[in-house]
Amino acid sequence: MRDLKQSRAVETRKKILREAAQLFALKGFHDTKVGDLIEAAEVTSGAFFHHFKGKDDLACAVIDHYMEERCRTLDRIEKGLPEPDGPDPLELAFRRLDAVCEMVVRRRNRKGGCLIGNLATALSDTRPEFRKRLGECFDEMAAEFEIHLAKAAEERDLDVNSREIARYIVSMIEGAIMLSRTQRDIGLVQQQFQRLKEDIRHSFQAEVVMSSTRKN
Amino acid sequence: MRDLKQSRAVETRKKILREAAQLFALKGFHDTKVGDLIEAAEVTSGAFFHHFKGKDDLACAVIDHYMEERCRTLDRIEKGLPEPDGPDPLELAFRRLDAVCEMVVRRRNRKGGCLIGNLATALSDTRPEFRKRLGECFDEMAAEFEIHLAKAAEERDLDVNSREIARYIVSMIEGAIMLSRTQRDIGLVQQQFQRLKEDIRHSFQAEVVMSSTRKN
DNA sequence: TAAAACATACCAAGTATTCGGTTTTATTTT
DNA sequence: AAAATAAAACCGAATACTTGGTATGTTTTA
Repeated sequence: MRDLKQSRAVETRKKILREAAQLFALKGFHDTKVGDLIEAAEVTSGAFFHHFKGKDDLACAVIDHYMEERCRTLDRIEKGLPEPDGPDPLELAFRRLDAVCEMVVRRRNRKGGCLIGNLATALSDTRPEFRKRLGECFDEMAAEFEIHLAKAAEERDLDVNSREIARYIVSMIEGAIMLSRTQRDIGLVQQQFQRLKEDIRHSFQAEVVMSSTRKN
Repeated sequence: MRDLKQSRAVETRKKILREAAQLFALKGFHDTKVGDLIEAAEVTSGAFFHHFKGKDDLACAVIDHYMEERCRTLDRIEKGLPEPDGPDPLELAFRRLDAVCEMVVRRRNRKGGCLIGNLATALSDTRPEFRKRLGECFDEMAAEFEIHLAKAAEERDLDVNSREIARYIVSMIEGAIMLSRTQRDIGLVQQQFQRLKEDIRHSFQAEVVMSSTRKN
């Protein structure tokens, strides 16, 4: 019962959070007006301000809610992905990246970019509280890769900076999303993620004979 | 005379453009109010609306002005950089990236991110006119690398997609700037640009014995 | 001396938020 | 079970403030 029918309050709150995430991802923080939200979530301003102190408070809640949801979504997508070839932890990192790719591609049907990325560009240099939290979000994202990368490095007894590479991946994700929006070409994300994987694979190879494709 | 003392109109217009670029880079489009601009540029609203039809018109002008200025700045910085080791065009691409890095680092003293990146995240999915123009901006940036990359590929008779790699670079630049803002760590940009160069160098190497650093 | 550049006062629309009251839901009492 | 009570959820008009833009008059420049 509790699962089938949520209490009214929870439903309303969640609906606001969902619509807010959508709008923030689409139009960013400052261009998303409370009125837009109220309309999109089909609630009254009274209901809105009953659940949230204001726009800032909402944004905080949206970030938390999004990061949880994101994790669940990625895990779910990952499960549907083909099993990795071997036991190499590097493949697990790539699997995660594939999942991110899939998530981004799916979302693009509804337009909009990365919620965290949008908020980060809009608030990083003017709102310290948000900057801090958003930095943690990026760290969380990076950590998902870092675990696997560190393991891969250890297995290979390689001296690579796993944390740095993990952040490199996150930067690439955010940058690729940004460009794919202006170019209206979601294929760009897939392309660049593929390239990224190759680059990282190389970083984890030591003393190996490489061969690139030659013409003719 | 024309160079030493600009006419009042040109001065005012330029000042508005400068301050607008600064504010857009710092707070983004929607959080930069016309009032803020008027104050920052020390002009009256009359003067402002005499030179620009409105905020949108200003944004267009800012983009144009910024792209020109950016080019000049990069060229200037590049000249101050150490000469490339050899005649390899790949080094010219890296030189450009170093210049971008230097520019980004210098700007960070004044806080703020990439003007184009900020506008892109804020406007790409809601304002088609801007999306188009900003896409061109990214293309311009990529083109600066593509020229050299294409030449490097040709010299090596390599079958690499120079345009794709050029965009890859731009994505990385934008992503790194985004992350460095939330982490308040400009070193992140330098780190990631270095890594990027290594990765690209590798893409342009064929059948070469690679050796990574091993522990012990 | 006309046109461009600027200043000042002003306004209408938009916006976040408040607040007094109403309805729904949960809990306790009878 | 029914009634009473308390608490949470919700409504929406009103409010106080912001914001982009205009209208009109004055100064500067070619």
